[in-house]
Parts: sequence; structure tokens; C-alpha cells
Amino acid sequence: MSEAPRRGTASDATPPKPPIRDSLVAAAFQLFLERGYEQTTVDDIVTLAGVGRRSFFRYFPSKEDVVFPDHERCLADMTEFLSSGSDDDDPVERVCDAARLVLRMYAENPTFSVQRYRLTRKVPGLRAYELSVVWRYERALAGYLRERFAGRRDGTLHADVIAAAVVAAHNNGLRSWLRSDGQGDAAAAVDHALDQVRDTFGAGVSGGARITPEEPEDVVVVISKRGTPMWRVVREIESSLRED
Amino acid sequence: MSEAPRRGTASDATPPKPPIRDSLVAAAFQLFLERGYEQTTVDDIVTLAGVGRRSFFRYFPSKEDVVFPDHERCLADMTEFLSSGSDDDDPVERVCDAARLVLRMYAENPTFSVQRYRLTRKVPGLRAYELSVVWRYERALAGYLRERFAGRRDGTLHADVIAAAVVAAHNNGLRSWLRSDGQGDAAAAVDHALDQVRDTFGAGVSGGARITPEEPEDVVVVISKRGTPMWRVVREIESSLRED
DNA sequence: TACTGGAGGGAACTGAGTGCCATGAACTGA
DNA sequence: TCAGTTCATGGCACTCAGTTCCCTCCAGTA
Repeated sequence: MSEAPRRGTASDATPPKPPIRDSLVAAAFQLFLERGYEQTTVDDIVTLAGVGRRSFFRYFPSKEDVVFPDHERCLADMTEFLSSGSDDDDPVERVCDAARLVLRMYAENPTFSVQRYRLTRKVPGLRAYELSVVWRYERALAGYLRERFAGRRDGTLHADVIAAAVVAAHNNGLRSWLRSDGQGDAAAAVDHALDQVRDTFGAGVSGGARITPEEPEDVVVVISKRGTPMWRVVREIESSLRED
Repeated sequence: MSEAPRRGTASDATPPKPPIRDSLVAAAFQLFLERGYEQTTVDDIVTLAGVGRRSFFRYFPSKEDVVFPDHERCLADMTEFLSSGSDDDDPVERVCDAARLVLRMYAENPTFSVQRYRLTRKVPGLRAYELSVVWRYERALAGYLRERFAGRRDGTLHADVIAAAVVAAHNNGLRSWLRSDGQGDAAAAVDHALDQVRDTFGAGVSGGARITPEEPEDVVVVISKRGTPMWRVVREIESSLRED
């Protein structure tokens, strides 16, 4: 009810009354932090927000959804990002960048993210919900990689494993940042974690490794510049060792 | 808890009346397959099973749990298996074996597993529940690896990533078997998938690699026998390259 | 002014999950 | 054999999430 559903028109610079969806999120979090998630009913939320109970479920399909109000949009952004790339992109780099997209969403609202993190740690239902959200991210990444790996032997397997590794690394970095109450450098933590994944699964040699598969019988000699991302060398060793 | 109503007395060798828990599972699956999961109420199940409604929730904390009646035991088996190993075990091999434990549970009842797979694919609620189950397996593996990697730089990160990769590989093999209606060789599919993970993350050299970090300035020379599991070489290259 | 379509409100219903208590069977100690 | 205890079960009533159906209010429009 009331005014300013801010439909159209150009005149808006923070309207006095926030849209219903936002007030529901605000009311929900206030109550969740005060008395806990399970001790708060949907009726409590809508009463505090001053809207009808029915409206809650118009904006959020379930009580859990109000805790993750922006994941739907973020997931859409990610799939958009993945499908908008070019064939020249390194697939692993691309999915790492896609993961960074999610991190950015968290980093945009540090206090909100930290509060939510504490909630999801405590409430099993929310943890389960978060898992299903993360799963959708992972499937988006895996789907992209499966396409890029189409035709390769064990393509879908590698796609699934890499997607899982990227998500695990992202979550590891993200959570260490969240545990620091949003004080540290989120991007640095996640970058470092994703670097490890890139080094493990990253594509072929691109940085000064010289590889000499010799002694055809049973020996391979590898010469590498110190400082070369060693996992890039590895991919080449692999192919030469498997060449038989 | 959760199992063994078989309280006291030694005389039991399949009692004529199946225990309540089993009849609940049987009734539930019969109805789920007939009319679908969401179209079946708990009242329907207990009526068919001939027990009181209250008893359902004594054996299964939620309606979803009846679909995964043996995961609790399997998870206990896994943690038991992980904690019973010796320090000589290769950590990656150990978690792969732990994953094979889960596979065995699925493979013991192929038709049941396939039916459940079809259900979980269709019903979002069950998929979410399965995710939380898988998550607990993954945390068990990661917890074990974290201990084994304690003190290493990025130990928890590697633990998390390897655990995620093992789970993803396991699930990839398992699902391809489930999609074949349990016709193929489950163990072979999962073994192959886990082999890839072991090759990627497998531990240090144990099979005839000779490694010579020389040329202290900027070159590393590696000599490896052809046929050596190449990723075992890698771990050594890593340590010598990072030695600075 | 009347029509229309969409946003919100509200009552009533379904079904999952819980708390409480009664019942009845098995065991125990006289 | 009888009272007392324990424990699994049944049954009832309650809370609360989520849905269905219908109403109101308002804006835009012919």
C-alpha cells in the first residue's frame, strides 16, 4: 500500500519509503538477529514490515529466500557472464572470474554478508538452503566447462571436478574473509585460492617452460625455468608421458 | 541412535514382522513411485504401513529422511574408516577409498538406488536434502585432510579442494552408473573418476622418479622414468621450485 | 464514468513437524 | 503373583510454512 512503488517516471533519488521487498528483508534480518531465525515467524516479519502476510510470499517463495535476496540476480549475472565469453578465453580462467563475480556480490555489503554468514552457520535449514544455492552456481560453471570440453575424453568428468574445485576454493577464501568479520581483503583471499586451482588445472604452457621428451625408451627429461608456474609444466609432462 | 530397536535378548534372525522402520521405508517408496513425492502425505505413508503417525517422526526426523534411510549409518562408517587409518596412509588415497565406501552402499541395492535417483532428480526438495547429505560427506573428507595437512601452507585450502574434487568425481561416476539404470559397472566408473583425481592431487613420489633440483639460479632439471605416475613427480617439482 | 488490470490484503485451508499424555507390553524385584 | 518401572507406540492438539481463493484499492484509459 501507500505510495511510491516507483513505477516509471524519472524522478527518483531515494524515495522516502523503501519498496516492500526491501522492507521485508530489513525487518526479517532485524528479527533474525534479535531472536534467531527459527524463533521468528513470517507473521512477525510482515507485522514489523507493515505489509500483508500474503505479500511476503509474493516476493519470496519461502522463508529461507529472504536471507539470500540477491542470489537469484547473481546467478543470472554469472550465466550471462559465462555465455558472453569468446572461444579464445581460457575455460579455467573464465570460471575463476565467474566465481569472482559472486565474491563481489558478497563484498559489496560486508556487514550484511557477515551477519548472514553467522546465521547460516547456526541454522541447519539455512545451511541446507545455501548449499542448494551454491550447487546452482557450481552447475552453471560445470555446464560451461562441459561445453568447452565437449569431445574431450572424460570431458564432463573434468568439467565437474574443476567446477567443484573452483567453488571449494572460492568458498574457502570467502569464508576466511567472513570469519574475519569482513576486515581482511576478500578479493586477495579468493584470488589466492583460485590461483591454486588455476595452477592445478590451468591450461597449457604459456610462461617459459622448455620441455624435452627424450630417451624414448623409459626416461623423460624436463628443463624448466625456476619461477615458472610449475603446474603449467605439468600439463606438458603429462602429454609426453602419455604419448604411448 | 537412529537404528537398532532390537533391544536386548539374543534371539533375532529376521523376525517375521519387519521392523517398523523398514515397513515405513517400503510404504513410502511404494507411494512415492505410484503418485509422486509431493502428492504423498505422511498420513498416507503411516496408514499404508499400519503404524501411528507419531511413530514416523520417531524414526525419521523429516519426510525427506525416509528417502535416505541408510546415509546416517554410511556417514558413521566413513568417519570411522577415516579415523581408523594409520599415518602411513596416503591421504588422497584414503579419501578416495572413503568415497568408494559410499559407492558400495549405493551398489548394494541397485534398484533402490536407481529409484531414489529418479526421485531426487524430479523433486527439488529431495535434491536439496541430498546436497546436505553430500555436504556432510565432503566435510568429513575435508576434516580428515585438514588434519593430515595441518601445518602445511594452504593446508585447509588444499584439503577443501581435494575433498570437493573427490566428491565431484565420485558423483560423476555414480551418476553415470545410475543413469544406466544400474546396468554398468559402478565400481569401474567411480574408480576411473577417482584415478583422475589421484593423478591430479596424488601425493609425493613413490614410484621411481628421480628428481634433481640443480642450477640454483633459474633452472630445474627433472629426470623421470617413463611410466611413472606423472603427478607424483609434480609434487616434488612443486616443493623444489617453491624452495626459495 | 465505466472498464480493466495489476498490486496488495486477508481469510481459510493443507500438511509437516512437535509436545503432551495415555496405553500396553516387557522386565524387575519382591 | 503383584506392584513398580521402563520404553515403544498411538493419538490428539497445536504451531507454523506455504497455498488458494477472493476481495479491495488504485492507475490508466476509452
